[in-house]
Amino acid sequence: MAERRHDPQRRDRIIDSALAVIAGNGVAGTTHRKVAQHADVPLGSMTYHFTDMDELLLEAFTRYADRIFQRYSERVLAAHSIDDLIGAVADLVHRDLVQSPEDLVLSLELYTLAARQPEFRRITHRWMRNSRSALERFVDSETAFDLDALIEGLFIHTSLDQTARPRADTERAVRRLLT
Amino acid sequence: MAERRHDPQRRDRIIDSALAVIAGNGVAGTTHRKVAQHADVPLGSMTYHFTDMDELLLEAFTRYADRIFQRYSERVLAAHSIDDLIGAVADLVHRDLVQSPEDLVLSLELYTLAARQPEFRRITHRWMRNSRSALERFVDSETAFDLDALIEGLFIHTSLDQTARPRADTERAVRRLLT
DNA sequence: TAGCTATGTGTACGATTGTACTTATGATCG
DNA sequence: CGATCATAAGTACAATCGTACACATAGCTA
Repeated sequence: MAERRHDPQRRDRIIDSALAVIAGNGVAGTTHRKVAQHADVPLGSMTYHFTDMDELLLEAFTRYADRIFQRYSERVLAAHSIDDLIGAVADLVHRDLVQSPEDLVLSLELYTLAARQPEFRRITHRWMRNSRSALERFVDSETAFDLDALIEGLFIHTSLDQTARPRADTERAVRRLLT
Repeated sequence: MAERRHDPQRRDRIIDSALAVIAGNGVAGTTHRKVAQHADVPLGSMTYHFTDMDELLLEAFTRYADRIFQRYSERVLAAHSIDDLIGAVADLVHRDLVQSPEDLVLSLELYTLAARQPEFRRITHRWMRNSRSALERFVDSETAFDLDALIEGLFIHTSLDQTARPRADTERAVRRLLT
């Protein structure tokens, strides 16, 4: 038998590896074996730390949503005026999101799961609620919903479209919505 | 051997069955056998009519995108004024899209594939281009991009959120964006 | 320190899958 | 009307998967 390792953060590493494998292969192409290999862990560890594939996916996407929201709220809460907010949104759409295509894949994979399974919808629920309440420091709750939706749509369409969308266009659109 | 059937539209039926199975089980849970069963067709027919699982998915989502765009453009092109357009968009978000949760699942599954595979991105490309050019009957192309993105975001967030979003809010948001 | 428990490791197994392949048959057209 | 070929049907097979399980060992606690 190979050398046994003391590895206290193994569970954490498996979760991060799961996100990496999902980003590369999609949920459909994610297997215990691929995640185990990426985490440099024997197959047996998978069933020890996670009873289910679903449990692994659930924890992975929970971590992902928290991570993305943190970046989101950092940008948004750093603003001190509506003009700042418009710039922050443009940063989100044109800098953060586009720079890492991984995030597009992972977000869409999560939405796809959420559309069919209530457990995952709880993750997106919390995510959306958090995002909106960050925006509500600047606008009323109805407008926060609209703005969050616009950011979502711009993110997806800008990422999928691939043709460089001018940042000024995004700023103009956000400004209009906030009027 | 069972009775042989003359079945000229079998290929078509398989494609529609694929969409039904995807809506119910996701792309990840879609197998040749499930699609064959739904289409009431022997397993052998799958590899005869489609060389690949990918070919089947590609044809299925191509059909789906065309179908959705047709409904979309019917709504949009029936409008004769900006006010009409605002109502048409509200219809899209609050009537068409929410009424069939299937469409949410299928759209997200398609986006998910498009995020990782260029073949599927060609489908979403064409879809978005078509949608925008319908909108360009009423607004300039930059605004068409924004509006299409807003519709997308509202569709996803309204569907996933589940809390009844007032139609008036959507109309107000669209009106702001078109100012 | 003794022993117990949490953690790590290797492997086996039944189920399911995509796909290929053989054979059969009916529609079509010269 | 007969031959040909596109289509239909059934089955086989290797690969891969999730999961279970038996066994080993290190760290903690009493």
